[in-house]
Amino acid sequence: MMYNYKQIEKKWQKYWKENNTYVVSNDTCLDKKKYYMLVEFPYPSGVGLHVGHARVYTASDVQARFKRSLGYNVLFPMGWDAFGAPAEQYAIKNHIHPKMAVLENIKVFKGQMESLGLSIDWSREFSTTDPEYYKWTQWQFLQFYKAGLAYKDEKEINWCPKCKTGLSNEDAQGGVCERCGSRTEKKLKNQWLLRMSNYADKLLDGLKNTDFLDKVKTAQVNWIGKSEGALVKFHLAGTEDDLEVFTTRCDTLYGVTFMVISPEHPFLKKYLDKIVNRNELEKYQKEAALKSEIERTDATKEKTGVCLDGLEAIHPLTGERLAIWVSDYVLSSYGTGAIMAVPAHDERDYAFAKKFGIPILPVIAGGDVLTEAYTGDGVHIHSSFLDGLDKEEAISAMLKYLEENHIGERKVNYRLQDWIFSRQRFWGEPIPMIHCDKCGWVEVPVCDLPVLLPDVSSYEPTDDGESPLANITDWVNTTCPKCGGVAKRETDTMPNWAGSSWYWLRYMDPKNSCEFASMDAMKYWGMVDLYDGGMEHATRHLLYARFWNIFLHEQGLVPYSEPFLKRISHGMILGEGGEKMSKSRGNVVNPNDMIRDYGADALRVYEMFIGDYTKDATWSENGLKGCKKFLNRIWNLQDKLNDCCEYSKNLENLIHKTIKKVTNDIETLNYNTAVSALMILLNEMDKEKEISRRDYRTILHLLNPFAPHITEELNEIYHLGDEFSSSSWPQYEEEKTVSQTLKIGVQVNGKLRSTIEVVKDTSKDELEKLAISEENVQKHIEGKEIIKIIAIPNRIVNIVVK
RNA sequence: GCCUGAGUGGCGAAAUAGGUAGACGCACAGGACUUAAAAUCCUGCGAGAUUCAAACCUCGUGUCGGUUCAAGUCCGACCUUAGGCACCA
Repeated sequence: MMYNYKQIEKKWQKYWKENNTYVVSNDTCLDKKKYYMLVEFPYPSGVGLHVGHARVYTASDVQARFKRSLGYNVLFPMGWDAFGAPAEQYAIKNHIHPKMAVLENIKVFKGQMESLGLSIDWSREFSTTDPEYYKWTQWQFLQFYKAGLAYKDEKEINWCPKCKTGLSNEDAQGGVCERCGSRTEKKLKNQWLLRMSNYADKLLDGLKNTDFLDKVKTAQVNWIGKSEGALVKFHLAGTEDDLEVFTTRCDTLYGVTFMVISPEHPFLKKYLDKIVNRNELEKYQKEAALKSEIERTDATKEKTGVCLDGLEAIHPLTGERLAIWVSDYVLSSYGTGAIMAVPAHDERDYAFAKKFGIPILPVIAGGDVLTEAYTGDGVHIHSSFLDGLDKEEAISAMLKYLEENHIGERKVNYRLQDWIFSRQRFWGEPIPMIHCDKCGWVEVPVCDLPVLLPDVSSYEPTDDGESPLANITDWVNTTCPKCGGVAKRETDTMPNWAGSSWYWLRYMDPKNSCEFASMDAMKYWGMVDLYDGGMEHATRHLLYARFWNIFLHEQGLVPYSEPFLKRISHGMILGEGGEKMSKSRGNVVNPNDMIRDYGADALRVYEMFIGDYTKDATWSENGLKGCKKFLNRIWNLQDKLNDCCEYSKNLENLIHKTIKKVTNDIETLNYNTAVSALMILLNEMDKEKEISRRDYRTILHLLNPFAPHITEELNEIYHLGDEFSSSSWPQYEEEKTVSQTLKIGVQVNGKLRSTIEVVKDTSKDELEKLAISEENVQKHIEGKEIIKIIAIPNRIVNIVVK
């Protein structure tokens, strides 16, 4: 008999909704421990969920159902991250307001999630585009501003010519727009920034208090890019200024033969009148500005540069005059935008010196400087007081000397930069600031929050690099909250990452209209226990969110510094051909179709069975069919049901084993082996003529987190016990997980020659006797000398012969 | 170039502490049921040699070496591959 999955799944989904089965309270009086299961909320695009999303939400749901069954008060919420370019583009294309586009898309997404049977507490749902939500995003921005961490600055930013907006460094990795793939340009623009670089060390230190996957931690550490070294001052001849450089190898100071500064270095403007070859310089600067980030950072391309005529630096130790070169291999965004060049021991400096015929002076013994830059670590030479010292000794001796003589100081440098927080888009949170000619930048008073987006019909990006909001004069023109004079609103909006930088806090107290979340609620739910998301967010969302939370904690606004205890990242689902699923490839599998043809339970079981959850997996509809078959067999097991309320003798041992295995596997996210353990148990039950009510109840319970509908249905039909959604997880007895008899292998010289069946804990001596008496073993030891016998009870026997 | 992982049948994958490699599933083949197909059930399924058939034997977890009674697992070198960082001073 086939089971009617369509009707059963609909029935239980309706039942859960009507009974608020998965609505959770912040009740601190409950005698339950809390568990916060968070999964990255989706961006509700026009295309709906695909089976990759379904895998992630199912895994989180399995975890939530499991933890609930273990007695935890589980927070498993869902919301929508709906600001940003895709919604805006979708709206422009379909000639509707982004607000409406978002509503439409959310409806589709939510419907899909509901048909998967997820145990989400929908009473806590919100979208980052809800004014009641972004009011608090704006409020939090003002806290950054008050703390001096939000500032407006003329900055060279990453500009996407296609999207017509500025991007953060994180969104323009490798000089490519994350959204559309265009090459980004450098553009000087007045931007809002958040001082994230001040938090570099805190972001590094905080990792110690988390249990993130190693590769996630490494990605963050690399992105922050801490390097320890020294700041060294080279006097600029004939001026009051010093040219400052950052170096990690101040021990090679005696090897410096020239200086290099970036084409954007401020001294070039300041001392332009001193520079004789001005025309040559300006030509070079123009060329550099036109180059894309990719071209500029291509390490394989030949070095270019201009030697300044009229400006020289003075070596702080030797007093020698050093030529200053301008070259785009020095980046204005890292360190001081200037370097001391040590061609003998740095590949790049070497290549540059070679090309322009600059002297190369070795200061570390051991390399052949004529053929290549020396990178080994011999002792120092030609270096005065450093001669004979090794790298570590020389660095500390030089640091001491620099500091004592005020030539330089220890300095830690970071790759991490301030967060470019302005976007020239319509569909984002307006930055709640007002500019008044008299008072300067003035905050929007809290009572006027949220600053709402205007309801207009045209919100397409402008060509001049200004936000679309700038054209809406009614909205822009306002009065200064301070002096009451005429003033203008900030027209830039926040990046998409703003709304996702605190959303997990809002779930704790989503209806609060006085605060973003009450301290009590935040204390109750604490840190997110398990946060599941994609690897693509390891350096962006995860860094922004941690920065935001650390800041709020410093302001006394949240109880914990780190927001997430454990971060895991799931793999993708690839199309049947092993390629990434995409609309253009036409290999996207829609979960709706799979649910229609096989049922939500089958889809869920298959998604969990497909392979290691943290790795990519290739979709196979045949695999899904196999899981459907498994559920059919679970359904048909009812025909074997007897009246007995204890475990069947033949199955008891395996049942205890399976409870243990499934429990541990869900805990450690090894969902695929948990499912296989259930398949093994089913196979054994199927071999029996009858199974007991307890046998059935237990396998159904273990399967419930994976296939909640069919299991609740069977449990109800046969009155096997309470609903699984309110039952405690089955217990196993350790001693009953061990078999009384077992088969162990017998090897001769490490090769398997036979197996013997013995009772558990058979002694060493007995094992040896049994092993030797095996016929095939005899054949292999006949006429040979037994050197020794290794017999390990319950494991193996190995006979070593010569 | 540097930093992480990962390489196991035709395929997706298993293998707590070194202890019977390939569990579980898919695909495939043979059989049962059926007028037939689908569904379902049963059997087989790493490669090779041998055999009527089987037992048995040899080889086998990316490559080469090592440690050990015993290596997918530990150690060393290398190859391939995925991801992160990268003219970062």
